[in-house]
Amino acid sequence: MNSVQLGHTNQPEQIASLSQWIGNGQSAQIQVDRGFATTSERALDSHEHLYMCGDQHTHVYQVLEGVVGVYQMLADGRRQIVSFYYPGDLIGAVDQGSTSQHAEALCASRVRCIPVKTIETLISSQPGFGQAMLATVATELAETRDQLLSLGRKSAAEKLATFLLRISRRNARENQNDTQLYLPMTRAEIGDYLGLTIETVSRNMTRLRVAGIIRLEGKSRVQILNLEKLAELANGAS
Amino acid sequence: MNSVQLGHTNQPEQIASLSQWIGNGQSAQIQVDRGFATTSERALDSHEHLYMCGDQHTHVYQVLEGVVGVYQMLADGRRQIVSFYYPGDLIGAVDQGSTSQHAEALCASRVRCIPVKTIETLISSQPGFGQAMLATVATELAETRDQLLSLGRKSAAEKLATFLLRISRRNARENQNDTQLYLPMTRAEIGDYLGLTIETVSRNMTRLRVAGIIRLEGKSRVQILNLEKLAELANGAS
DNA sequence: CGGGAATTTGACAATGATCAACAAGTGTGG
DNA sequence: CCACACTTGTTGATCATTGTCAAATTCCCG
Repeated sequence: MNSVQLGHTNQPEQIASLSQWIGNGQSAQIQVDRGFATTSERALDSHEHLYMCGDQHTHVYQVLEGVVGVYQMLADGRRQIVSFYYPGDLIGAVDQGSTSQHAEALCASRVRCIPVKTIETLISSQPGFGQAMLATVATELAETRDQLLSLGRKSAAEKLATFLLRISRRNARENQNDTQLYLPMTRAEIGDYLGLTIETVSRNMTRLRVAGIIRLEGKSRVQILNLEKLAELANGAS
Repeated sequence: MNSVQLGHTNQPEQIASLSQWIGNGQSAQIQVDRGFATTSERALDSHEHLYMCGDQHTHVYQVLEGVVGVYQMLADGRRQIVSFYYPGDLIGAVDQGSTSQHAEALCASRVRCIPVKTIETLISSQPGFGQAMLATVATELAETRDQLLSLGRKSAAEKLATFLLRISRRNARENQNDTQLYLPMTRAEIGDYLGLTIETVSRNMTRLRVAGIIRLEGKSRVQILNLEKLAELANGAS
């Protein structure tokens, strides 16, 4: 099980994953040199911020429970969510100095806080750790590039299908049910992730439901009925 | 001078830059351990591919001359250019296994080819090299996230202004003229970068010209007449 | 069960895409 | 060096997708 590996669309990981060092969320300690560094844990209410734009980058966070969204804003309030982080994911692995993003819990969440100092120590003391970090960031970059393709060139329906498929694949990677999706974020947040309005997200959700591709179970649960068709849609098979 | 540093929008670099190891394009050698590894050079015609989707990731490339575009495609031909690489920039620093992108010279270009083997050696032998790589990738991720905001939430005019401003800032960073921009790529390529059509790019270019913000000098040169106004536009001051 | 927030649905408007024609560069061969 | 062909860019007219505004509905939680 690969708790910190983000969705890499094309190839399996080839380097030992970060979880080898920082664990997968069970322990409150990280192995550093031959000792351990203690990390703290923090609970976040729904919509509580983990950090804000301009904050000093003092910690790296590992999501233990819930979902955290990282976003950027324009002066007039328009918002772009850059990434959703699920349990196991590492937030802020590579930021330097002060951050230009905001990070907000999208539902009640828990994170482990790892001081950047500890990360730096690990990088210089554990030979493979830096490479694992590099691999993690590489994966994050690959995901972000995929998202660029979605935002720049896909229709609303395709964007939504791509989004659902991404969650599904993530579940598969984590050995969870890949047809039963948990979406604790609101429609507005999905919209801010896909560059759409609430209404467009809602309409296309309905369209997928009517087409028999998904079933909506409450507001934050989606069951995929036809994964194949969803994948076709996501990649532009009209 | 910081030849491999990509555009970081917010803070100055804090770690020694990669150019310390791989140079800034003058030398054909890279310092490895106490010796040197030879790198090869490759000339590319306009629109020649450096690599294609599915190719094994054998080299990292440093642009020496020209501009290289990295892009992804959908089955039906829609294209999203993920990044433009100018002289000094490093391409494919973090890809693993086989790439899911294409890289194409947008004008006659020259690149230096560094075997991944050499990169790996550098990472394990030179203490700071891995961190410099991490910083490079972090910068690239930050740029890609900015582009997400553009694609997801900005209007066509704002996207174009943001794009021009990015080139301008890059020039400033490289100690070049920040009001005299060289855009060797076609309108179609700018469109594929911004998620717009040729026509929309052209129309908004005209609009900027009519508003007295830029002057067009031929097809691949733009002079910025009002940098301040351009910056306002880029960030949504209607 | 009730109240408030989130979502869905509908009508209409606007931004950007598409289709089409034209203009301006660019390169080539006579 | 010029003429012609071809590619690239510009401009115009129309259309479609998605955004905006408004109302109704559903969901959730106490």
